[in-house]
Amino acid sequence: MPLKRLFDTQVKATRAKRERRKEARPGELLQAALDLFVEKGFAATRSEEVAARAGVSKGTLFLYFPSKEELFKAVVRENISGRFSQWNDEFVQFSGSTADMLHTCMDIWWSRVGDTQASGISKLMLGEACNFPELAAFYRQEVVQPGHALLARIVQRGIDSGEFRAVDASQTAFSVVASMVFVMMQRHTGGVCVPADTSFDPVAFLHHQVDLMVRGLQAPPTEAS
Amino acid sequence: MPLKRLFDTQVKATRAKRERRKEARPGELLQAALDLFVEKGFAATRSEEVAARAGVSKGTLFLYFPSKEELFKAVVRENISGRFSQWNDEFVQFSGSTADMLHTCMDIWWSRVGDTQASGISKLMLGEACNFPELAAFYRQEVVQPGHALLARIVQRGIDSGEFRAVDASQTAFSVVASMVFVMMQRHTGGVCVPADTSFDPVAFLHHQVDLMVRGLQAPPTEAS
Amino acid sequence: MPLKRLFDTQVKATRAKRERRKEARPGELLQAALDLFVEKGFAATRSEEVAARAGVSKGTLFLYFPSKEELFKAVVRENISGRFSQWNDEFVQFSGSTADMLHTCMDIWWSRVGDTQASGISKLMLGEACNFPELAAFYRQEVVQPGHALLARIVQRGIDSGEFRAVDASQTAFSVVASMVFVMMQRHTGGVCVPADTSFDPVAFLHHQVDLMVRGLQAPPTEAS
Amino acid sequence: MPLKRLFDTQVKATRAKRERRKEARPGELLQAALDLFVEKGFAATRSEEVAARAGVSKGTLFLYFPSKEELFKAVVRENISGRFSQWNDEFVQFSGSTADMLHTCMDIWWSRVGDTQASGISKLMLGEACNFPELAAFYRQEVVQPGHALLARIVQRGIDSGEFRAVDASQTAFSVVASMVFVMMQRHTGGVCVPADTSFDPVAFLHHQVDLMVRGLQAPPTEAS
DNA sequence: GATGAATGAGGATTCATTCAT
DNA sequence: CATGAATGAATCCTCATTCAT
Repeated sequence: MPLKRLFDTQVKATRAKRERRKEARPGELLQAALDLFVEKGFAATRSEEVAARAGVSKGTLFLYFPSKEELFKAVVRENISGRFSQWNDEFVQFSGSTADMLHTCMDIWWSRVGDTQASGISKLMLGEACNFPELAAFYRQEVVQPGHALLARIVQRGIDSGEFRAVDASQTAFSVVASMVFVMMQRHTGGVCVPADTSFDPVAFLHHQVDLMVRGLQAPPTEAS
Repeated sequence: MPLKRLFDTQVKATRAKRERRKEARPGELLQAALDLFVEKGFAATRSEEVAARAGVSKGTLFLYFPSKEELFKAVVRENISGRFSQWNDEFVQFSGSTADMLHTCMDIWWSRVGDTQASGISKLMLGEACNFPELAAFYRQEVVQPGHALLARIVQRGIDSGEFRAVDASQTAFSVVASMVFVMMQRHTGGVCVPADTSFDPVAFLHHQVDLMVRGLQAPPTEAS
Repeated sequence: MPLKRLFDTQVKATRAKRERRKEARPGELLQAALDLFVEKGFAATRSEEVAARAGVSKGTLFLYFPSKEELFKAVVRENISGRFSQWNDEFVQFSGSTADMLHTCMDIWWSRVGDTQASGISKLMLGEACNFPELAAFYRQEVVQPGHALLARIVQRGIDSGEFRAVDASQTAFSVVASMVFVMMQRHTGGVCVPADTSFDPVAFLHHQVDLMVRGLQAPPTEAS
Repeated sequence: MPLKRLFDTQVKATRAKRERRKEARPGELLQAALDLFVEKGFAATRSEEVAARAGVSKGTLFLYFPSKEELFKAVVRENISGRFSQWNDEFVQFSGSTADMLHTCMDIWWSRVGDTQASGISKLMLGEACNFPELAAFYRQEVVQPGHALLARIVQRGIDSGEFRAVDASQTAFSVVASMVFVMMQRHTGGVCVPADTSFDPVAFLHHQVDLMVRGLQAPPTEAS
């Protein structure tokens, strides 16, 4: 094989590998950034660290994201995509009691969000909302709105079926959200939300909350019966 | 008027203006710091800004608070922890039902903390806890611990009086805290916690929450058995 | 006694006391400054500390000395005054051998300078000479010159009496000075001049030095004897 | 020339300039720091000045040295401690008399340290030791300890060979150090250690000192006994 | 004269961002 | 495209000095 061919081949191979990596780059960077932002917050995460964790150099990071702020936005956007439609479908088909549905809802949330880095993003979002208003708006629309709608729908189902009293479903949905927010905060602040000498089991808490809520919602025993 | 009196008065007058300012300084600085911390977060608030807003120079700030972290601690003490004992006292004397007590508790919290910049401090703390572990520990000890204890005590009172079922008082206290956290977050993130098209009335929410909780806690009717 | 008289008396008494103190002020400040400069060096000594140690307020210090630099100069000038003439006289009358004279010289230096804050001033002077050239010139003239002359005279006495070889008396005087400088440095630097695991006894060192020097200076045994 | 060779060469050429600069940086910075520390002292030298003199920006300095103190340590290592082992080796091989060895020692010290900015560092250290205890400890360990050990070894060699009386080698080593300290002080204080009207030749002084010392150390003639 | 509250220039250090290679 | 050396704006904190009282 002539030298030129060989060289060309090498170059191609090199380029091919590079391009494969190149396409993966943004994703690797976003993942690294996600990890670090969740772990240390926006301000405390250094650009260089993100690059290092993604296995590239500082300069490369800025090749893909024009600034740290844009990187942050990209991280949030990337990780906030709506898994709600899928989620919603699961609930549409649910056939048990609404009380069970709420417990199931918490379990699913915990396994898919709460116990995941995804909860870190939400916590981060809440922390930095003031500094990134457009991002906050985006989050509100993509996460908060559908989430709240889903929960309100569940509560409404309970009302419609006679399991629950006729309460304000939207207001009640916030009760569920509040529990989630509390758990996320607790998890991603090193436990500041709970006294140092008190243990906190998120799953137990979530079910305690649902239990309390369900009892509170259940229609009072009809006198006649 | 005897000469001595006159002399004394003059001395007092002479020192008065200065000292009045000196005594007012810490308060002015704390207020400025509170405003800015709540508005921009701890890390993003520059010491000099705090000084400027209090109408003094950079150096003066450090005359009263040895460091930015100590300033923050002082803000927390001034606005939150300092109020617990007084708060606690009010509840010790409370003579109504525990359900009423919880409603009152929310009202008081709302008027003294939630509807105040003090709630911004708590939100802030949650946002920056990871980056300032020492402050977090301080907050946990000075605010979270006594706050949680106070709420747990109220729940326990309900159990002891037979108003409530025998639940885990500590766990249940978190329900109340979660509501407060939710409200604080909503308030200090420009409303991200609630869908854009949905109105949110914090006071209504808090009472809705207490109402739900109280119903959920109330001992089931004993007659049937 | 009428009030006015009484008051006047008080005022006078107050004034008297004040004036007495006032006259003492510069001295007290200089003493405080001496202590601190010797202990911590020029840069590390804070003006306020000097004032505090002298029992006055920061402002008062600047009433007597226009700046920290001027204070330093005053301290050096104050503490460097020539005790050399007196010293010289003592030696003129000395009747023993020159070897003894050198040993005595060291003893006197040690008790009057080396073991005193006065040595701190010299050490300070050497450290800050570049930053205070005029002061250095003053020191050179008031301390170094007469000191060196005194020592050279002693060596010359030994030569003249035949105790010592005919060496360069001036050069040899530096040998003595070098020992003193070494001791001062060791004493006022926390011992940097000597390995950490080695003990250093200044007096023993000084006499060891003189002993070595004297032996080195002694005229070689005249062959004839 | 094969293509590969050519390509390699280009790559080398491409990186050459950058890397040459990068490799030169620490040296340039150390030189700048040495100059400035010697000229103005440690505390009075601003980091930015060092950078400026080395022709780089403030930030670059901290790219190579994590703090001003570490920079100082590096300067000491580069200019003093780093040279001891080499120095020591030279003496191990020395075959002449110990008297000659001491004279040689002074010559070497003078040419490598005394007549160099390295002596400025030592002088500096003595001036600032109190304020930077950590640096002082470092210097003591890295410079004073090995230096003193080296000198004591030389003296001991003379004793062992019968050239010198049986004196305390450690104590005697200080005699040599004292001479060096004196010379350094004289050199780096604008000459304060010597009267203004007296000339001072460091080399002559050093040899005068060694001469005196050697004579003082030489074993007394044994014939008489 | 004294006081001590207030000042603000100054200095070490960090880190997002740029750009020559 | 990728790199990583270089930059310099930004920020906390200190302390000599001033000046209203």
